[in-house]
Amino acid sequence: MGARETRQQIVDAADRLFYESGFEATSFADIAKDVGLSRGNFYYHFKTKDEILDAVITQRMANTRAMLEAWEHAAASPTDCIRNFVHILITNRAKIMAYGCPVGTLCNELAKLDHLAKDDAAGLFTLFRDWLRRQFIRLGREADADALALHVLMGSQGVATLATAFRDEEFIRREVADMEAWLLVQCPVGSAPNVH
Amino acid sequence: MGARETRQQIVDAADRLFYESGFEATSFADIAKDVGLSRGNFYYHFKTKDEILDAVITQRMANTRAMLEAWEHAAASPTDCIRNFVHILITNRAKIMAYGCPVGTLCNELAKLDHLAKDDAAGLFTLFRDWLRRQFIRLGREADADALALHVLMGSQGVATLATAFRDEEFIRREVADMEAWLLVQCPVGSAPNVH
DNA sequence: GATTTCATAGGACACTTGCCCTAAGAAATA
DNA sequence: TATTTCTTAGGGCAAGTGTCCTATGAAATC
Repeated sequence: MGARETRQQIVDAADRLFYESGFEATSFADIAKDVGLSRGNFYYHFKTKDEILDAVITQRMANTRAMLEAWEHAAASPTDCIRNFVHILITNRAKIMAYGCPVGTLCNELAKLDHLAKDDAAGLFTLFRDWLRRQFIRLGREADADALALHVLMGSQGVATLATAFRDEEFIRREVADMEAWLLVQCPVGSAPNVH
Repeated sequence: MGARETRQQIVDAADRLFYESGFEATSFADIAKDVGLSRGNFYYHFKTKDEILDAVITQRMANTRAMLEAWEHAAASPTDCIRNFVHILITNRAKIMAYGCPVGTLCNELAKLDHLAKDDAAGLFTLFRDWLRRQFIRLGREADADALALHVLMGSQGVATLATAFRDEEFIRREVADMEAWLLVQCPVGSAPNVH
């Protein structure tokens, strides 16, 4: 097999394991076993665990960017864009109830470890933040677009954390509906939003 | 020194280290060194790491219960009670920006580890949830008191997670002010709340 | 066909992990 | 004072950690 494919397999496995078991609790051996590699071969691709973490974060950045761009090109309105974002909570409810939000939990863990990459992980949040802000600007909320973006992000994080603790699907649906209602109040349909 | 004092020192140190570094990343040796004990002596007080975790959670439960009861007895109105809760975010902003919410991050970590005690940790959330619900009932919102309680809890978790990622104190203050405004809208001052 | 590069295997490293045992000093009790 | 109980120290365990090395087939290049 080519080096690129093997490397990709490693990153994919690490991505999944870091999410499901946490970064600290996932060992080199766990990833190697998952991919079916010897430790020696593993070392050929990644010298340290931090290198894998960097690769995972880089990949998540690229995937997130692609997803957000796709939404922006596909969705009719900025409101639909934001709705799409909020709906991840329902789409991914099973994984969220089991492992929490991939971004939030990683940031939390790296903050506790005081890991060098903690700001890189927070960059994933920045990606969402900037994208959400852009949607609110398109809706004519230039003045407080960033605050609104953070507010939406905050809601998603709160829902994710409590959903994990209580494993309550009904709660997720209720809060998502709440956020959708809030969204319409922020930018009423008929109130001439300043769409670019 | 008496066994009780030593045990208490261990639990206190573990509590702090679990919060600041995480459960998985904190070793027996870390706690022992912090208290100044040999590993052998340590083993006399706690046989396993899970036993320490149980003790830490039990202590946090007791402390939380005491704090909430004190608030309830001291605060003039249920609205002030809920305000007190929300204000933890500001009071503890430095620690939250560094390590996140003690309850939320522990629940997240234990969920990923699929640890036996994950539901015990979630019990800390239940404590807040029930207490908040009681406040909303006192405010005459029997019908949706639990939903409102979860909503407040959700806000606090969202703020904590983002505050850790962005380390933005201004964001915390803004969202806390937002929650206070929301609180007044839920139960307007002059609207004859059904206080028991 | 010979030679170099690529990809892999597997062993070994120094260290740490949670866990367990025994021995001995301190303190209380008889 | 003698005896028992409480508390501590420290060594040692097997397993696992991240990291590193060398050896060996495969593949590509000359």
